[in-house]
Amino acid sequence: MIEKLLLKLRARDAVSDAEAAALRSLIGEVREFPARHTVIRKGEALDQSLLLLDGMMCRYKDLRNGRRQISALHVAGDFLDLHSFTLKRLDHDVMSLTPTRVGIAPHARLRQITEELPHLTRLLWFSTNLDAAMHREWELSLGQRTAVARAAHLLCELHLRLDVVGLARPQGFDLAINQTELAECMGITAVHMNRVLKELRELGLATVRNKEVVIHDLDGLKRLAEFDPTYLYLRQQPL
Amino acid sequence: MIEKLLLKLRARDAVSDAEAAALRSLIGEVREFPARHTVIRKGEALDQSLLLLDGMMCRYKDLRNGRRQISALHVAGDFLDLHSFTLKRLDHDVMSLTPTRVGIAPHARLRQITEELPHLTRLLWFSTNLDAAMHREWELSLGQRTAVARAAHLLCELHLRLDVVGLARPQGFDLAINQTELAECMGITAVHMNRVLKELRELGLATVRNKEVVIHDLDGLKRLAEFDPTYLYLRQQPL
DNA sequence: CGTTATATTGAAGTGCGTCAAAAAGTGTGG
DNA sequence: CCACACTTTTTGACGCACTTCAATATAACG
Repeated sequence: MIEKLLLKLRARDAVSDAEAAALRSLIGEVREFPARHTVIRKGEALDQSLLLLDGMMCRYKDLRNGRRQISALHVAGDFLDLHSFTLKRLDHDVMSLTPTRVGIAPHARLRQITEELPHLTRLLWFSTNLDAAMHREWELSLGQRTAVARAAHLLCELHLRLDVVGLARPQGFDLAINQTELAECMGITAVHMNRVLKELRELGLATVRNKEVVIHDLDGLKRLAEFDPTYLYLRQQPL
Repeated sequence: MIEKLLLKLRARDAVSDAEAAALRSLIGEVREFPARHTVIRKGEALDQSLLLLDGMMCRYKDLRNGRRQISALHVAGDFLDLHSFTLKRLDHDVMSLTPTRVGIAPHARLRQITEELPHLTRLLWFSTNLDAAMHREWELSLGQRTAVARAAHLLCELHLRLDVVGLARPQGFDLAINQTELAECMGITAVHMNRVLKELRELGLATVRNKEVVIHDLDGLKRLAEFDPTYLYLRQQPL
């Protein structure tokens, strides 16, 4: 159940058997959600955190004019809101993009971990800091990269993150989200997203299809994106 | 020395005397830096974190074309790189914007805190999560807000954050950074930043001068920015 | 009081947005 | 297996927010 979480953590630091056991016992209930279901609403009081077991989720904020910014994408093995353990409520919504399964981690048990397992505590803390590192890279994308480079960068990031948990192929990965949602990650309109994807295709770099990304030229993508995986803090880069 | 840090933390949660003492003893050396000095370079191994005591710093990433994105601004009372405690090295540079004083917190002592003071550990963890929350709000700004709204939002945020540590006036605050640096926070060029500030002035909302921000109409600024301070996680909103 | 950094303005260019419509894909029930 | 409704993708024409380049004005500073 927590295999993908372990893959993710062990790509960054050692996790002892005792710690793995603690993580296993951390998850109580498992729940399923359909695609496009709001799992956590901004502001509600929380006493548990969610571990994504399967599928893809996102976190987003929106403005009154209806424009929405996705601030993070999450894949299997990611905690969706580990930060809610210290924040108690979220400043954003959390929504499923595909059908998903999540494991529920009660804050009471997390608290126990902070009292008894300092190294594991630091690992969990690390994991929220990793989220922040990805936020920073997205800030760089949103503020300074062109839309095409931004798209290329997101594909590189997802490819690597999915690879860490065993969900990527050398030449691509499954991505069951539509162009509107991709556009909301990149701070552009769906129409422009479509043109950007067309350009990536015509450049011979990648094809983003219905529910799949096919990478034709990974090095070219990385070059266009100026992709530097340092911010993902992997011990040794996979792939 | 850690008074501003205590103000910041106590605006969010209770800090016991014992915890305050632990924080006090956390800071060993104090160092000073001139304006525009790179304090931490991306990638270097770190065994200490820095607490900003005075002045303003920023964290940034840049692209090969020279464009730079500031991903966070820091004021007195902020840890600049508490996240380096779990990350060991940073994915970005840290630079002073004004002359600054920083307190040095060795990771060894932080580690001791995680072994002995779980509540304080959670508070420090919270503090890095607060940074992430600000990153998310900036992602929203960069991706979806117009440049004017983005500027208005930054002014609202700084006004509130400075107020928490006693550095704001009802009608403004000191801000000793130039328009180029402001522009690097907002993902626009310095030329456009200048036009945006002109518009804020002409709208009667705020005047950003040399080293000072004068707020003429805080409510108007907040309305334009759609400023919702929830993401700053204050127990009760000051001001 | 000259020298350098910073702010300001103008004119022209471009990346992305907006509006609108058509094409292609997907799912459901008959 | 088709028919129909709905979602998603694709394309075109036009407009605007922001960029770029370049010059001037103003402030900061030794």
